[in-house]
Amino acid sequence: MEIKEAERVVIAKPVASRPTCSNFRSFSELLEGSINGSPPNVCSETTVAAIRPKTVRFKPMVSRAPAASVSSQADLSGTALFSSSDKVSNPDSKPPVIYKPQAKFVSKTTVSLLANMGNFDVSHQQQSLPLVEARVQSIIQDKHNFTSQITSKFSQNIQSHAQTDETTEPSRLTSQIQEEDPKNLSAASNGDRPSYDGYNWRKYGQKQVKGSEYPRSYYKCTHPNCPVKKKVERSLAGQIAEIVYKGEHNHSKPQPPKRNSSGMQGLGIVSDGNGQDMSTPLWNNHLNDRNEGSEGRVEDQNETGLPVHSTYQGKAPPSHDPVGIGSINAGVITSDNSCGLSGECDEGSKGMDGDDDEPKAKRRKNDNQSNEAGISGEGAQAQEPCPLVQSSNETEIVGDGFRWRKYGQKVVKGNPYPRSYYRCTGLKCNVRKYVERVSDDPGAFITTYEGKHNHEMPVRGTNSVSEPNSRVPTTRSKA
DNA sequence: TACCTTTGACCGCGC
DNA sequence: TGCGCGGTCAAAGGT
Repeated sequence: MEIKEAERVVIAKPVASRPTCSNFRSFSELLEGSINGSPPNVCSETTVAAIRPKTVRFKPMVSRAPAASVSSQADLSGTALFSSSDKVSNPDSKPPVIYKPQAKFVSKTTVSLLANMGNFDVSHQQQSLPLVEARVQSIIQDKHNFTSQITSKFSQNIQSHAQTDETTEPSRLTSQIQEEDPKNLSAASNGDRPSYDGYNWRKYGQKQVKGSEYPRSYYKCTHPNCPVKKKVERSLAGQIAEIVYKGEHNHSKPQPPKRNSSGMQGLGIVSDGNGQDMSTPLWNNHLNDRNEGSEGRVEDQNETGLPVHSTYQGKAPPSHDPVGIGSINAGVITSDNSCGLSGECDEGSKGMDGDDDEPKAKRRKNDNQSNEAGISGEGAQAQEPCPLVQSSNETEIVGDGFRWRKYGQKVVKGNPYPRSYYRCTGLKCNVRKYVERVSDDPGAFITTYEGKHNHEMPVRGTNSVSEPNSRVPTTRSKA
C-alpha cells in the first residue's frame, strides 16, 4: 500500500531547501539522467536572465528560452525562490504563501504516467523549490491514453488516501494556484487561456522584475469588464514561482465544455505534487487545452514542482470560485499551488518545454473548452473548517521521495471528498501536505504542500523516480 | 486571416 | 526633484 501510495502521491517532491543555483544544478544533474531536456540551463545562465536584449527580439524559442532559463536560473540562484520561501516562512510580511514541494521521485508507474503526462520533469527540477504542488493534473491531459489506465490505478490508490485524509488550507492555495496556471488550463476555447481557476486569462505583458529571478507575466481576465489581473512568476522549469491575483471577478467562471471531463479523467490526472491524480474536470479540461498547445508547460510546472506561491490581492478569487474564494477573498492569499490549477502552470511549463508549448497554447482553443470540469480544482479549494479528524492510521508514504505520515483527514467545504493530511516524517521537518480528491474520478487528486523540507529526501525507493524524460514532449499539433 | 504572444517603450508611483 | 521599479500599452511577429 505504502509504496503504491507513494507512487501515486509522489508527483511532486518537496525540496529541502530552496534551490540555489548550486542546488539547482545538483537537482538538474539528478534529473539529467532522468530528464531529457528540461533543466539544461539553470544556473549558468542566471545572469542571462537578468540581461535581456531589448533591441533584438529573439525568436520565440530563443527569447523565451533565455527568459525561462534565466528565470529558472534566477530562481535557483534564489531571489525568487527565496522570496517565495521567505514568504512562506514569513507569512506576516506577505500574504501567506504556500510552497509546495515538488516531487522529485516517483514510482515507476507514476513516472511512466507522468512521463506520458509530461509534467514530471518539472518536479525534478524543482527539487530546490520548497513547496510544490503536483499539478500533474495538467499533465494528465496529454497522457490520456497511458494515464487513463495508470491514473485509474493511481486514482484509486490516491483516492483511498485522499478519502481517508483531508486537509485544509493549503489546498486552497494550491487549487487556486493551479487554476492560475494557464498552461494547465489550456487555453479556453475562446482563445483566452483558461486557467485552472476556471477563468480565462490573457497575457498582456511580461517583465523581468528586479529582485526576481523569474520573469513576471501579467494576465488579465478576458471576461469583459472584469478587472481581475494576475501576475505570475515562473521558475526555470516554467513552474510557477508565484501568483498574485488582483481584483475580483465580476462574473462566474466560464464553463468549459465538459467533453474532456470524461476524457480527462480517463487521462488520469496526475496528482499534484504528490502524484495524486487529479481527474477533476477542470484540471482535465485545462490540461487538455494545454495538451494540445501548452501541455508542456503544465507538465513542466508540475514536474518542476517548483513551489508556487499564489497570492490574491484583494478578492481576486472570485466568489464564484469555490476554490479560491473562501480563503482568498480574505485578502491576499498566497498559495503554492503548482500549476495544476492556474494557468500559470502553463506558463511555467513553457519554460520547461519550452517554448514549444507556449505557442501551442493558442492551439488549445479547440480542446480547451472542456475546462470547466477543471473546476474540480476549484473544489479543491474548499478547505474549510472541517474539523480535522486524526486518522488513527498513520500511513507513511514515500511517493514524492519524502516520507509522510498521515495525521488526519477531513472533509473540506466545497469538496465532497475527504482531504487527507500528511506530515513529513523528517526530523523537525514542518512540511505538510494534504491530498484531496477533486472529482468523481478516483484518479483526480490534488496534493498541496506546505513548508519547506529541512532535509534531503530520505527515501527513494522504487517509488522515487524522477525521470524528466517521463515528460512527454508535447508535440505541437497544429490544429 | 485572425488571434495570440512577445517585448520594447512609456507612464505612474514610491523612495 | 530625480531615480528606479513596476505595471501597462501596443506594435511586430508567429502560429
